[in-house]
Amino acid sequence: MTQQTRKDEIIKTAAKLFKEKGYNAVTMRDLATAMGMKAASLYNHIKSKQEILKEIIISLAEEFTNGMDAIYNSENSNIDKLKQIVAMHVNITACNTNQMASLNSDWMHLEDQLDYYLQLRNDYEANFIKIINQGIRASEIKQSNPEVIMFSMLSTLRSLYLWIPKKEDLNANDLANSLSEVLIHGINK
Amino acid sequence: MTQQTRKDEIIKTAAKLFKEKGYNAVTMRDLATAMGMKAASLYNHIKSKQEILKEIIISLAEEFTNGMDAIYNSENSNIDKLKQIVAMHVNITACNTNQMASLNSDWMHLEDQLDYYLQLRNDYEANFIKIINQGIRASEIKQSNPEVIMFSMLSTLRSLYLWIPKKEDLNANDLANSLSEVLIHGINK
DNA sequence: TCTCTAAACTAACAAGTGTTAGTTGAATTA
DNA sequence: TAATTCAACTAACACTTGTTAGTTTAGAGA
Repeated sequence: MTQQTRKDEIIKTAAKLFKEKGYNAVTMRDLATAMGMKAASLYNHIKSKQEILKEIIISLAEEFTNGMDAIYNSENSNIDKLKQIVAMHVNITACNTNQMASLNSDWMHLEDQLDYYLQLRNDYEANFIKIINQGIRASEIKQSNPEVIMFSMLSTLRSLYLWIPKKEDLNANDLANSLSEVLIHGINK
Repeated sequence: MTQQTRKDEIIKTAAKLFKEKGYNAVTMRDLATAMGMKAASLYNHIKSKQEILKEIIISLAEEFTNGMDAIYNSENSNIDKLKQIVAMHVNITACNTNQMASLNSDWMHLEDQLDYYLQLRNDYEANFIKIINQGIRASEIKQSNPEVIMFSMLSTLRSLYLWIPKKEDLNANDLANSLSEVLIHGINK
């Protein structure tokens, strides 16, 4: 139990450093200093640097996968499903800004788990685009390139981690709502 | 002249490698192998690894700054200015996909030029948001949070480098148009 | 009190890092 | 032809990297 807590602290601290400089630019000595210990002591709690990255990225990716599955299989309109996806990204990102930076920028440094991660991401995007296609077929969504729509939404949602920390005044609900408004209804009068 | 060409080849090759693995994960020996030479030989053409990164990022950043200044000072409606910004991002990104990856992911590894880069980026965003605010005041753009609008557009535009290489069939004009449509008019019917 | 264990430490290693010095052969210029 | 320059090379450097081995210290449970 204490073990778990200490390990979690290390991972959390690592995520913060990874966000600032990227996985490869952060050394185990950097991480140790930030934890107030020596580099070798880290290995009482973690197996390797690589394991830290894996813990950060895979658990988050699985959270997104589970959320997407729930939304995909729900009974809402397709536009509402898209709104739920926006809300999910805002919520997960608000609670895990540092980890989201690794998910977005350092996934390519996964080794053993790289294929698994890519599979989760592909499945996620496949579900996303299916929702868009269903929305177009049901005339909820304009007849335009579904990939452009997904790309545009997903780019914005994946960049949230850069932006949420600067806007702590805005609460998650308000942000999700105005984001949905802009992404779905556009900006022009 | 030959010197210039060879140096440019190195920078171009470096950009490709940086895109795949990030600045810190690419060694001078990796770059040399990709160029078909030994690491030490690179230094006949470039001053340092850091110089390569600087050449890639700063020239691109200045291109965006110049483009933005021209658009900002033009006589079009604010909505049209936004469309021109979209087109500029598509065009610059289409010609520089690899370099754009460094601009987006490795700017924090700039050393001497970091402050200059950040200044260019801040100025760019300041002009962007001024256009949005003018558009709102002129009733061309919906009354909603200008920062949310900019964030959403800019996130999409900054991610283009990830997506354009996968869609070589789509020409730059068509892409700019459908992107403008989605970003400005939204996706719902 | 004695034992065990968690969690820190010091010291070190082998591999890899960016970079420099000095050299060589081919091409270009005088 | 002789001199110079270009652009590659080999060899090596000082330093940093992730990681391991073995040791120490403090607290918990018997």
